[in-house]
Amino acid sequence: MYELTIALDAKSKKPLYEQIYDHIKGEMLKGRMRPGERLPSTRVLSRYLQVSRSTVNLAYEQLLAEGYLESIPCKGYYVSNLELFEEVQEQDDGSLSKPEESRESILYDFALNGIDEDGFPVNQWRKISKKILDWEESSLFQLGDSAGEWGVRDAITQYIYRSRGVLCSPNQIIIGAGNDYLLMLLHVILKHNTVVAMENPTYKSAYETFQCLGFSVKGISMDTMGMQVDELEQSEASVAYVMPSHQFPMGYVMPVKRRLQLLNWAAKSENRYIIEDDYDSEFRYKGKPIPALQGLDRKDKVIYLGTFSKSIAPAIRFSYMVLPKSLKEKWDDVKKAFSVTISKVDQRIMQEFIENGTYERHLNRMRNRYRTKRDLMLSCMKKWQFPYVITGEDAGVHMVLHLPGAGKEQEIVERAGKHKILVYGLSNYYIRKSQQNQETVLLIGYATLREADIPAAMKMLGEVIENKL
Amino acid sequence: MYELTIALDAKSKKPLYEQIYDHIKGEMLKGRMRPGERLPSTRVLSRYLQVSRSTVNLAYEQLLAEGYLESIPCKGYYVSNLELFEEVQEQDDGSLSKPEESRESILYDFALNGIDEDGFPVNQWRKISKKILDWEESSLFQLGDSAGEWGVRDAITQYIYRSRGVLCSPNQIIIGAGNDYLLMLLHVILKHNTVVAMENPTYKSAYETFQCLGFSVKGISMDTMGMQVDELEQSEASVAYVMPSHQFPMGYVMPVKRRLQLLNWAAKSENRYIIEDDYDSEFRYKGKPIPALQGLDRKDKVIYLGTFSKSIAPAIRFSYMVLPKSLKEKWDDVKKAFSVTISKVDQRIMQEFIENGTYERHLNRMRNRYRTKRDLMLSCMKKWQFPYVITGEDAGVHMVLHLPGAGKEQEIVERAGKHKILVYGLSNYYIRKSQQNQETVLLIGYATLREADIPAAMKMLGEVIENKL
DNA sequence: GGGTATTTGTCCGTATGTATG
DNA sequence: TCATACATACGGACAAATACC
Repeated sequence: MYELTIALDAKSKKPLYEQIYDHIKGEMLKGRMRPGERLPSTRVLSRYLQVSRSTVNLAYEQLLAEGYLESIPCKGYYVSNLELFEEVQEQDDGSLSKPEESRESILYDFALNGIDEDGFPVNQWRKISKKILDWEESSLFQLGDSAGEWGVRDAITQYIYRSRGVLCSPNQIIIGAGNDYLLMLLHVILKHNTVVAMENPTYKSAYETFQCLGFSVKGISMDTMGMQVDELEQSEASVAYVMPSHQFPMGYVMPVKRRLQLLNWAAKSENRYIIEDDYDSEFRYKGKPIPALQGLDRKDKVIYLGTFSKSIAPAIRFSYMVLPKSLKEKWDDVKKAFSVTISKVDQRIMQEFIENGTYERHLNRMRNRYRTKRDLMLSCMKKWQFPYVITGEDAGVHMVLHLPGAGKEQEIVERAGKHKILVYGLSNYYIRKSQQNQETVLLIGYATLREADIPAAMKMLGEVIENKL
Repeated sequence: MYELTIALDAKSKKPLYEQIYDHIKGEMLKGRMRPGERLPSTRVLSRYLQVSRSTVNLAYEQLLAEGYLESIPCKGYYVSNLELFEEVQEQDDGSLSKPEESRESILYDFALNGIDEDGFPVNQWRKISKKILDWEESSLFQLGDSAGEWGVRDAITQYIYRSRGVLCSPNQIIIGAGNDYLLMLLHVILKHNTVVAMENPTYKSAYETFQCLGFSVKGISMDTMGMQVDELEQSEASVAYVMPSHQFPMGYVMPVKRRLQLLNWAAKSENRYIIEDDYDSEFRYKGKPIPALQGLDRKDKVIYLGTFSKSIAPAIRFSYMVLPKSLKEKWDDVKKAFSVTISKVDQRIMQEFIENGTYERHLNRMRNRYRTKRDLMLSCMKKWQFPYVITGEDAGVHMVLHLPGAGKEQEIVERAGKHKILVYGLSNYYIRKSQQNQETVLLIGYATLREADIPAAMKMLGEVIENKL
């Protein structure tokens, strides 16, 4: 049932039916039409090309006579199965063929940003999805608010208030397909040439996004409480991007004292803002919950970022941003130029997911799952005979492994690679190499590792570190 | 089953159970917990807050005693149904309540960018959607390629080759949630400070997107063949944004001659590019199809933009962009900073939709639907007794109505508004008012109008124009 | 799962322009 | 000049297969 765009020239000496005939034959010889493929019906093609049906008929008849096509009455015309086509397959630079999966056989991957493979709540998702598609009327299919539908924004508002102490109105919420997209919007809202301060080391992907967008980025040193506000004060940065709930990659939780210092910093100038990426706040295994920075803010200074991609599935593109009221006004100025990046169906599914409690139940399940893995990992390490220090193990889905006296980071990572183990060094996450760590520090994630594999994986990792394998 | 984020202070003089009690009571009085809602179980909450279960128990018991809570053994604690809560609903600035639907009773809307209400192929979409969710394994739920999954990109490649003569490899395709998002990416790829030339009048929403992104935009005059290349040559623009298949709002189809002139212009400098927005190319009722500009391009100069949002449903956010090979390389440099904005499920649905021919069948149905409305509209106008000229009626979902001798555009639009008819004047679509049209020109869309309403709507429109109502 | 509307290849009659005798 | 034949292009009618509800 394909349409074929054929540039027909009525004035040409070549008759119309022959132009059609030539074009189709050419396509077949170039391998662009595969054996068995159905051609458009004479009616459809004739209407499309604005010619008579018999003109198309004539072309088809001829191809039929020559054996290029086969006709099945009342069904359609099909491309014949001639071997000839196989040989002429387009091969110019191989760019048309699917790239090979470069899935070399990795044994264990201590990935930092994956999620538990079986973690996706397939059945619930499917159920809600079907319900939405069955019940919802056609209003689903008209473009809605640029910030997202009111319903899902309301659901998110209530959810983040309950679970994170974020206080806002649904009007301050903008949803979008991924944090990077929301940062793009932020770039537009904050206008250009903004200097952003980031913790160093930091989430490299956000750093790259800022860079590509044309922000200028300053790395600020950290202590165990998080970004050092003194250094921040010294820099010309007007926006500070922080992860108070679980800093990536260090795993520090920012204590209330530092949070208040940060808020004070922001309050000192009108155009200062804090971007709070509430990274991995869903997964916390020890210590009392600290409400989000946003909830402490009295001066309308915090831009809050959250996502469902990490807690549900990365392939579900769904993030949200809470704007302070002052920026909300700027958003209203530009919102007409952008439209929401999440389909209405997905918005409705997510709304339902949150409202009927499935989401929180899912979070509880995942938290237990991750906690089990974390505990297992920690107990496995107790068997190690060499000195090590663990930090950042009380939240998120990875921990930080300090290795005083062990070899160089890069060497350990490479040794691990040789044994088909993927493990990640801290160095990669520094913004400027000069500020880099001198220690040997590995980041070991357990999100994607299977529970059953952890003992063996940790044993091997220990041996790799000791270089005893 | 909610999580309650409560900032507990162990050092406070107030006992822990009282802090919990106060917080919950406060929440209820603020109307944030609604009657009948279930509270977290004592076990869950105690684990979450890292306190003993009896502490939570104590707090709950007290609330129970005071009648705020009800307890159902073996089920949980529930918020009591006290009328008191209703009255204290958060009302600060009304910003928490859902905004009223400002759907004043419009009689007829000659909207330009809507789609036929019944046009969405609900059943097919649902069917495919269920199939995907039932069959697909968990790989659906891992983050994929930033440009989109190879499968859809391949399907799109084949589709646009067949139907539009666009020749490319799937590697040149980037999918994204809406044209505006793709323009954002383009802004990153093209680097900053690019001058963009647009047809004048043009698609205002794209204009605003360019502006917000920080492009500087030049409006270039048009004749009936489209953008005037002489004027383009004079401007410093390095990128030309055009809609050759059906210019919005004028409805012109750019003839081959002008297309070649444009390509020549682009070929003259290395950093010149043409953005071809293949607007409304799906809907063409007369005249032979002209392949896309991209297909004529031999110098790697055309960035091709297409979307499914217009042809399927605006709430489905799905657009695609074909990069010339030179820009593809720049994309490879920045792609790590951005992730795809369309969920994998939606990508798979769309792939299936295209591959099994449902999409093209859907297009045929829509085209017939729109054609019927168009013909009806044209025949209705024959009854008009005043002079008028129609242009741009052979494609898209609107036509251009020139009204020599009629009153001022603005007045007609306002008169129509008084009779609850929405009709749109051409003037709104000019970039600079100075270059504006002197004529009285209305744009009348038929996408959202119901067929049965068209005769009455056209009769009224005629009377409004003549000011005889 | 069964009934109906639509789509399909096929067949056929017609119109127009051109070349031939 | 006229008659004939042929190539090209157009569109209606029919029965079977298919899609849709």
